[in-house]
Amino acid sequence: MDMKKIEKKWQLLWEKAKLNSFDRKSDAPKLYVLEMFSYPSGAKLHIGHWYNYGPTDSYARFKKMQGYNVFQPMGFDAFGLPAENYAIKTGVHPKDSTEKNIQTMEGQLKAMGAMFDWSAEIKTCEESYYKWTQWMFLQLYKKGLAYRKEAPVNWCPSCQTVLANEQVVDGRCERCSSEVVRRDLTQWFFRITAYAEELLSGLDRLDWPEKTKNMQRNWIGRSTGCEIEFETESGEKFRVYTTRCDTVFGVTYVVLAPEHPLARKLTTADREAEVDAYILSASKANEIERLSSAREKTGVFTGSYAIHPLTGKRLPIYLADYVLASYGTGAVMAVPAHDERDFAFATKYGLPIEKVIEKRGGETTLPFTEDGIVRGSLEFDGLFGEEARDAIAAYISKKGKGGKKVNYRLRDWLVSRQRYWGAPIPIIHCERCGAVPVPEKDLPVRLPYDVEFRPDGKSPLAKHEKFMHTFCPQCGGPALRDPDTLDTFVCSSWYYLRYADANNDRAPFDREAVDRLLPVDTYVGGAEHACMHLLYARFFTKALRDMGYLDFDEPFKRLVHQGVILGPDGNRMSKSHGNIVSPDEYVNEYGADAFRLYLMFGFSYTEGGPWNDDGIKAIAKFLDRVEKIVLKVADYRAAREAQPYGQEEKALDYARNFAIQRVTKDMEAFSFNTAIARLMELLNAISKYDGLAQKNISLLKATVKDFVLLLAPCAPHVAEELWEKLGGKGFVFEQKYPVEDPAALILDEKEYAVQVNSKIVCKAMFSATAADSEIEAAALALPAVRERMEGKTVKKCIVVAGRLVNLIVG
RNA sequence: GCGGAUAUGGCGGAAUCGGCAGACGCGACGGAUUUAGGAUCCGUUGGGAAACCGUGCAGGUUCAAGUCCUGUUAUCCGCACCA
Repeated sequence: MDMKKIEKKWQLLWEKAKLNSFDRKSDAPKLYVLEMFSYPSGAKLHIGHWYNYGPTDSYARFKKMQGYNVFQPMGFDAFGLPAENYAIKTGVHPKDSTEKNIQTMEGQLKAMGAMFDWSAEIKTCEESYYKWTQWMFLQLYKKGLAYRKEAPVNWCPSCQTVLANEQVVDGRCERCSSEVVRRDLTQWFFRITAYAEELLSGLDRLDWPEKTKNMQRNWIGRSTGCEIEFETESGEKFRVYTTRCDTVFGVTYVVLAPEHPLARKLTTADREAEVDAYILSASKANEIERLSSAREKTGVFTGSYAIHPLTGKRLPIYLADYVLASYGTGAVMAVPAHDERDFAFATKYGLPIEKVIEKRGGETTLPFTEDGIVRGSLEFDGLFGEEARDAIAAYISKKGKGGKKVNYRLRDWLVSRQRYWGAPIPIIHCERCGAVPVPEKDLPVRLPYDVEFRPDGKSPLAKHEKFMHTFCPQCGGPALRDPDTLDTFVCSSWYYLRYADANNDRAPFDREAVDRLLPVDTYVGGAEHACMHLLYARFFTKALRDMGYLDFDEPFKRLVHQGVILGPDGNRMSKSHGNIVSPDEYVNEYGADAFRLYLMFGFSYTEGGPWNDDGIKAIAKFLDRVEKIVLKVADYRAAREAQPYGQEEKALDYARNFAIQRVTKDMEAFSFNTAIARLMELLNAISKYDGLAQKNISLLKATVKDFVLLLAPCAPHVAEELWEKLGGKGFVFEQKYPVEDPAALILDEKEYAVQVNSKIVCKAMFSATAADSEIEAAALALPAVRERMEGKTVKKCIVVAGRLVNLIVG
């Protein structure tokens, strides 16, 4: 088969027949199958793209043949750092390199033969898209979900930009591995924390990998504890957050984060120099140092004291950077006897350690951090764990000193980026009116082309006079634009909605169009997005719902993560390993179908694994066999006379229906490797039957026809060609996916494993309709059983229908 | 440290509810065809001479365990001073 030729041929015919497009007029149930869109940082599709898109397209085609009206769009996540970094290195403008990459990738994606609905294509870097990304920002702003504040941010000195927490890996920049430092900047945030509770509880109802849901749960990090108010001797009030209020009588000092608003205020004159030095050094400490839990705790005494709200005891107030300003209240009560960190700190600085919890039925060695029996705590003595916490929290609350409180580790999402290649933030800063949103009618705020994007610590746009200078929409006075761009994750937080109405120029999408297609039924992409894209997209959906633009709570009903294809050496593919396998040469040599089929067959889809050349040769051989046998059977003259139907025919029909049943199940479950294995079995059965002298031509032809239909989603071009050769009407993808005939799957006899005392002694065929007692009797009559029965009686007999019979004798 | 996952032949990987471990394929071996090689086709292929032994390791439950329970090791992934 000339693969090149037939690929071109069918791709053209499919396009002409609009076979790949969602049918907006159809009454068939919709099915939105979505792959995470491509990031055009490299010039070409890599194996990862293929592995994501190829098998998933087979799933989509399978569903289409099952009668669903499938929508499978594709687009490009085109803004972002890599294009800009590439530009800085080579001088090629990000717009030019991105557009060129997209063009190449579009060609390659089309050559895959996937049924992407290109009429809904989107590119996030185009005005027609980012106009609405900016619109999203304005809606969030209106809703109070976008706000500005000065905050310590992760700053990459090499990329010269702020990074989201998620983009910091081991204290280093995810992209360039430079050490990340902290820096104070005024930045835009999205209030994702407002949805913390719903983002957490919503997970329970999602058909997502458990692992991913758990990662989101941990990331959101709900914790139930207690806030307690302390007052200083000078009358200042501050609160601490604790999950262990049962240890409150063991507090011997309190600690504020160095960034705490009261830090300097509480510092006494004699301590000022030391405290200032400490605050400065803490702000300089880079993430690596701060993150290391093995690092020795440091801190400084402020000179002030707080009053214990329950005992009135005098407690020294320290600053220490083991307390995080951004979590809880930025202050903690220290209980060295029952917290490892406090214990280490107290030991180092010679602070008192007071035991107030005892281990139940055992020796208490400090620090003792498990639940235990409360001691030395007034009327609460004797209470245990949760019971003690409830009682003490109630007491604190009654005294007006705080009470139970839920906290989340999730932080608000920092979306400002001091970079060029992104959607400009649609805000105008006016000296008189402050931050003023750009009126919607003025969108988009265009990203200028002629910009100096080489980094110098400032936003590239800040240096573009024409861009920056504008007028305040409120007072009309001269004003400046916000020089920052939006994190690219903002663009990808709503693209699945835009697909539904990609060419709308009056709104981001039509409510009706979205209602028709959303939510996404099956979403397929890499697991690396668990706590970023997948969380942000959920947040957007919920926020848009609350603004009345949508009517559903979750964007992605079912989520599947494909695994990672490693290099042949078992390492992740990378330039430095020199183990990159390019799809192109294989697609050239074996064809797009063989390449896709190998990806489906050679790996467990969600696991991935090392690439292996031999596997693809085996698949090419399989396709050759398929072609040969299909063409051979197609040439048989249809029989006029009655056809034989005996054991052999029954076996073939069984194989055929068994394959239909199993392939259907496996395709649904993304278990592509076993689906292909079942196809191979059916091919073997067909081939074996074809070798017989006497055969039932009608049955053989019908079986081959079903085979081609089953194969079609996995090898679309080959199947379409064979379908034509078989004389099939229309496209193979207009056919109904075969449905098994249950009658053909009922066998007269089944093979049983016969066990005596749980050891297999032989195998035997028993009637499928036989009662347990009949099987027991038949088993007892077997020579292999009788041999082992001499002088013994059956004590128990276990029959597992269709599988085994186990005789317990003694 | 916390959370999650994985561990099965020479290799990739299969095994519904606990029910014949190793489907399917690769590789290897043998045969047919061929001057030869390649390609193709047909067999055999977990180990062991056998009894038997075999799903990381040690126990346990069960008529029966890759699957359930307890402990343990290794690898991978995520989080990491979150009070």
